[in-house]
Amino acid sequence: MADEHHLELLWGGEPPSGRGRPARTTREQVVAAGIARADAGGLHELSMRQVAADLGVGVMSLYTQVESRDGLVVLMIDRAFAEVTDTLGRRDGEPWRDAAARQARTLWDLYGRHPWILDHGHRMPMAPHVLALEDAFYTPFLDIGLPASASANAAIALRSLVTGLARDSRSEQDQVRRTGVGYAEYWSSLNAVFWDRYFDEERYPAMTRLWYAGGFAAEDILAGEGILERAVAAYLDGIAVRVQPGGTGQGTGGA
Amino acid sequence: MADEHHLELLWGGEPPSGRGRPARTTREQVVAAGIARADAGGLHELSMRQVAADLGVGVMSLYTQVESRDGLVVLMIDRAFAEVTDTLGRRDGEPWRDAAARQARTLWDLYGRHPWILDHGHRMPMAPHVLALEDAFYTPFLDIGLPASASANAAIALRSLVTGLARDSRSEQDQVRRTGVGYAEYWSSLNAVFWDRYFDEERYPAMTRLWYAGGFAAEDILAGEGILERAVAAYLDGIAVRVQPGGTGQGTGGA
DNA sequence: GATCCTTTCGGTACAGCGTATGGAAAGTCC
DNA sequence: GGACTTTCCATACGCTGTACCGAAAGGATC
Repeated sequence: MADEHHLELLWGGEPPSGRGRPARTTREQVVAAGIARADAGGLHELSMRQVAADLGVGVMSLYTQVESRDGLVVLMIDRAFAEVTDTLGRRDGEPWRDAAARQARTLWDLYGRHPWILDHGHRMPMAPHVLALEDAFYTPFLDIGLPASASANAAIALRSLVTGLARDSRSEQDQVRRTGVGYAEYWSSLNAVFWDRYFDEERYPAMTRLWYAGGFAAEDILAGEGILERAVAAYLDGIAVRVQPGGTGQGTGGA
Repeated sequence: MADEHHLELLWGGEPPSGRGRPARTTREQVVAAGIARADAGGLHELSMRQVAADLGVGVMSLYTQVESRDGLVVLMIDRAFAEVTDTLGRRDGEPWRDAAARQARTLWDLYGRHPWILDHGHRMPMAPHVLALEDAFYTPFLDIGLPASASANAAIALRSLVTGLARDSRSEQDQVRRTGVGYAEYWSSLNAVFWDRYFDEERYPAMTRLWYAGGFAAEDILAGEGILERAVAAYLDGIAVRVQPGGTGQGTGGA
């Protein structure tokens, strides 16, 4: 009923069995080739034919390793998340806020290295290393004694905040990278033509105020990473307010 | 250099000129048909041939109205955002936090009605009614005297938070709707099979704690809208902390 | 009314996609 | 040396977006 999650593919670790014609290619190689393609040109330039060509292999041979294109993408995501699995855990003596902020930053950087993850249409797959990251995100909030459902909510929201911000900012950098135009150049020229050809200052008063106050300067918004740190800090402040007044821990309830 | 933004399509209001063979179809009709298709089956079931068939029109005739499939999607997004343009503005006497929270909730509901917006690969288009929403999001933060770049950051982060949360939660509801299985049923069966076939409690200690504490009960996480309100409230608390201590307004600087 | 001009219509065609099918090939095991 | 098992991959099918271009349908002009 629900095997669009590729659970067997992700979790079933069947050994190769030894018999029969040996495969010219391992699953890891296929996944790595897919990641290379996606890193270079985004998810929509990842075609089975291209990956097969990169590996010097027939197209249909890939399907002995990955079951479908969607399955390949899911495996690629798992592989990408594996890059950070070991660095996520909360360290000895690390304050919970530092841990949460560091994890957020780690995820942000991961999206920076593999922006195509953000183009994945569905929810993040239930993959081993994706779960590892989610588990790490829950930890700081559980440790400060937030109730279970509040911890879950807080962690999910933090993750969504990072993901949403990454989508908003990275996608433009992608566009820049594809067209080869420099970021400042691209941004200013686009804004210039847009601003004095179409923009109606009376229709968008807030943006107009921001524009003249310099709030849209490229280095303030997307180019710098400041937006992530600021947003995460604000969100964690909100969580801190919620946990401090009640004491150190207000009855987690649960193992 | 940059006409993948469809600026002409979105902002250029050329009148139909009168002469020549009259069109059998208006742009609004095409966009409406596209929205109907996408509402029913998601963006990946939106094909030009389908839309044309729905309108009883040849496929290529659509291209006199929309320039490309991507242009159609962009117009559909603009049209969807137009649904809420009039309800966004801050009301008389409305506290800034209420305004921001209401706007966030409005966007959330919009995503609920048209989940396919979240499947759009690129950044939100520079469309009239999308800008209207962005403008509204900036307003509360500007009004409390946050500096220009901080206002921009805060509004973008709030928007990204809503978008990220919507993507995380809605996509699963989508899946449920497509397969026709009830939500609770689907979730519990998936979790049951996953939990006791693959899950390793030692590998994911935080999730294990949450699981046994009931933090993953469906009604607490995705099904309820509580997660949005909680996350937005926490984030706005963080912003409030940031503006209160400095006084009522700490020198916006700008028009 | 006939002609020209402008615009839209839409059939055909093409390149690309994911992948089902199934015979050939290449190993291990008895 | 069969028998068996597994992989390889050429071919084919249906689907996609859309370039091309002659045909059609209206207004404008004579």
